[in-house]
Amino acid sequence: MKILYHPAAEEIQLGSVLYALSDPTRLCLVHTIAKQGEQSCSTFEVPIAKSTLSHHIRTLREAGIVRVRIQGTQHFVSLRTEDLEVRFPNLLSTILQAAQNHTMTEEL
Amino acid sequence: MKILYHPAAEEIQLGSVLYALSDPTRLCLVHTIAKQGEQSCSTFEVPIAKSTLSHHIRTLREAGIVRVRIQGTQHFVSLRTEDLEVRFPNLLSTILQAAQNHTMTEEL
DNA sequence: TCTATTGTTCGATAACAATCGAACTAAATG
DNA sequence: CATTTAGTTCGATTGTTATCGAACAATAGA
Repeated sequence: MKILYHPAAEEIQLGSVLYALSDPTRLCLVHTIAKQGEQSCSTFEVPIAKSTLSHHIRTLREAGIVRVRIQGTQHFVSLRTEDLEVRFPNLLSTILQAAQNHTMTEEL
Repeated sequence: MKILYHPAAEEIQLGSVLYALSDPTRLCLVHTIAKQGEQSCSTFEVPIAKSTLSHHIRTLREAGIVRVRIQGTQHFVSLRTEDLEVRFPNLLSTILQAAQNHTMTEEL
């Protein structure tokens, strides 16, 4: 079984987090997870190839934004809310609030 | 005299803001302006060519993060704190707080 | 008017990123 | 064991970006 790399909470870099969330597709994924909780990759409703989705999930994981848990053939993705809160207080919630009010109501 | 494009407050895009701030050089510039207030481009102490600095300032300006005011031969750069606060409450301060505690004390 | 000063723009380069489809891997299930 | 399901990885393509130096533009000052 594959072991997936996750940065430790204290290794999470601000630049990587901001970069990961600057992509509309990834922000949409994060927004969806924030609303609906942990879910497997196959349940995301985004109009992209599965290899591209895999790439985006990986970017989010390596940035420290999501945790990926393997169960059978499925990969369950959840937000690292507490880790991010400790490292960068209010950052995630503030960005999600901003996304809620603007980005998500217009595009994607 | 050149007229510089600035997006209106309500046109500022979250993705563009996050992207602009994900670059370490640009985050450093914004952090400096936040600490020291408006200043001209020539006062930034960053180890890059002036054409590169010009490019970064432009990226920040077009993202809606800074306002550039021309006075003589100098370009004075300031944060669009209020505009950003209205559009994305707490976003800038939260990111700057995160940068203060981590990024800026380690690198650059 | 000549010369600094300040910054932009241009052209080139090198690195990186988003995207896709095809091939692959691993687990569950018939 | 064969098949389906769920994702990853690879190779290719296309586009973007960070960087530099050189040339340019505009203003201020001698």
